[in-house]
Amino acid sequence: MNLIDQYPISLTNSLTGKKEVFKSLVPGYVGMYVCGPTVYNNVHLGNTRTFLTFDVISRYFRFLGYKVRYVRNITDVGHLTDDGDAGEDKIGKKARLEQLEPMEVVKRYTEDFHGVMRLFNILPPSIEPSATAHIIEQIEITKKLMEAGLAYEANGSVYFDVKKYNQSHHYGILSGRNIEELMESGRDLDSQDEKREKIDFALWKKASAEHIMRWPSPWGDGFPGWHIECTVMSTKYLGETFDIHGGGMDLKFPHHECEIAQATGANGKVPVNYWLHSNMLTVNGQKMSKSLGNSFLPSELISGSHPLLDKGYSPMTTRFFMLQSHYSSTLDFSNEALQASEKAYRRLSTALSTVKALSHTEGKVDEGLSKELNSLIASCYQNMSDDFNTAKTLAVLFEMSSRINDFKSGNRKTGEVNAELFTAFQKTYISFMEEVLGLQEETQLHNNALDGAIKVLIELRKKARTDRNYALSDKIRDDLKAAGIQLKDGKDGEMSYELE
RNA sequence: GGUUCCGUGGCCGAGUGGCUAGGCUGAGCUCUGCAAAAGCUCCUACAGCGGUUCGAAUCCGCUCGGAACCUCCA
Repeated sequence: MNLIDQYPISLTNSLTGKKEVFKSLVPGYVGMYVCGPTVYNNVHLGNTRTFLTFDVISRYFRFLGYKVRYVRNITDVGHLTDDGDAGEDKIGKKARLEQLEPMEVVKRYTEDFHGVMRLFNILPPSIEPSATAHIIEQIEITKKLMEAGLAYEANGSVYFDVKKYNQSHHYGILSGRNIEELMESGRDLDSQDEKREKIDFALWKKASAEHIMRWPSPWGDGFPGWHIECTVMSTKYLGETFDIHGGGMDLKFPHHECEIAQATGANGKVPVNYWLHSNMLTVNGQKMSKSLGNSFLPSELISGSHPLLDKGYSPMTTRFFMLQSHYSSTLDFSNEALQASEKAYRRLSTALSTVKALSHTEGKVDEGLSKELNSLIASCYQNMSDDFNTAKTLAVLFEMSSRINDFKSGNRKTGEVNAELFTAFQKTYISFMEEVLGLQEETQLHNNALDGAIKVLIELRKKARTDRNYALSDKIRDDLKAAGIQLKDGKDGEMSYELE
């Protein structure tokens, strides 16, 4: 039996609000689209959480044996800072402020984004299409929607007719909103507005004279609307209906709602079977966002240079911290929580290097331990298959760490389980840590000269101990500790050290 | 105002009808010359008030408190 059938994945589908058993359109294959960043600024830690979530999800699908096509776009087209006509082109604005070409802005922040992804060990998607490379397709689908009577032109711009769409479909199916309420609440249509209803949204916008990013179209020079790029790129690379669409919770409405309307209107098919939304990273209970001024850049987190931070935290500590909560819950950021994560993660990381070094020797098999290890192995899969519950999976890995430490210290002998089970246990721990959760051992800054010097001191201390000169041996240990080096005496008289 | 979600032990966080995760902190024990590390044990909670049920942190209602979305946002 293969892993896909052995551990069927259930996931919370935002479209139905229920946990459902995942069934892919084509057996063994998964098509997943995730809304990527708008590259006019550095990505912050909150953004990173979303990409981490879908990184782990795609990793787990692959781990079970699915062939995954993971598409994550780059939004580089220069949408407006405001949805109305008053807004300014984000990328154009940044370009003016920094005196750069818009594509220099795009390049700079795309590079920054990729750097952050590498830092947190977030794997690249299979395809990373950019909106500016799909202008023709965006114009084509806009034409198609006009032909279908679901879009109208007004003064060089084209808008999606939500009311019309709602006559034959359900606008609001994803976010649970109803069209009447939407038309009543919110901002009023101002007199300048060309839209028939304020809930209508732009498929194509006419470019004002000073707008830098612009392309020719049947309606004159302009640029595509915010939502259409995702519809175009997901359809192009994954088909008119695909398995999973993901993104941050804050994109659910209106962005994803509009995507559903456009795609359904244009292709006559439900575009997505499962919608997944990852929740927000909060700071003191409030959403981390640029506008609130409570966002940190990953670089500020690592160096500890942000005023809200007591000290710096490593990328893997941060990754671990985020995986300790479920992706569908908000996660509150605090120094205390990060400090706890730092210690906890060190424990896992140490067990990881320990388990790699363990080997099996035959002995008398213990039924109780065998049963426990078998059950721990199965739990890893079961917890990940249960809506990608990384928090529960980590809890299992901690229990496995205790057993690993037992083997290392000799509390339990590896021979208490048979060789096959021992290897499975080893492989499960290593692969869930590294492949599924993407947690790597953090390589300490090993420096050959330093390592050599410490070894010399260790030899001196060994000599002092055999001479029962504990005053000297303790001094060596204490002084090294003060310098940030912790010596650990092993059972067999060997010593190891750890940099703090 | 509308829509939706949340409120778990000293702290962070899983859990969504019975079997009461895990981590961090604190206390104790074992090992150790002493430490560190490790192993074991303990401190055991579900905002409040009602209701449903043999049984509720988990379902329903109300109250209080917090958040997200309704405007760009991961």
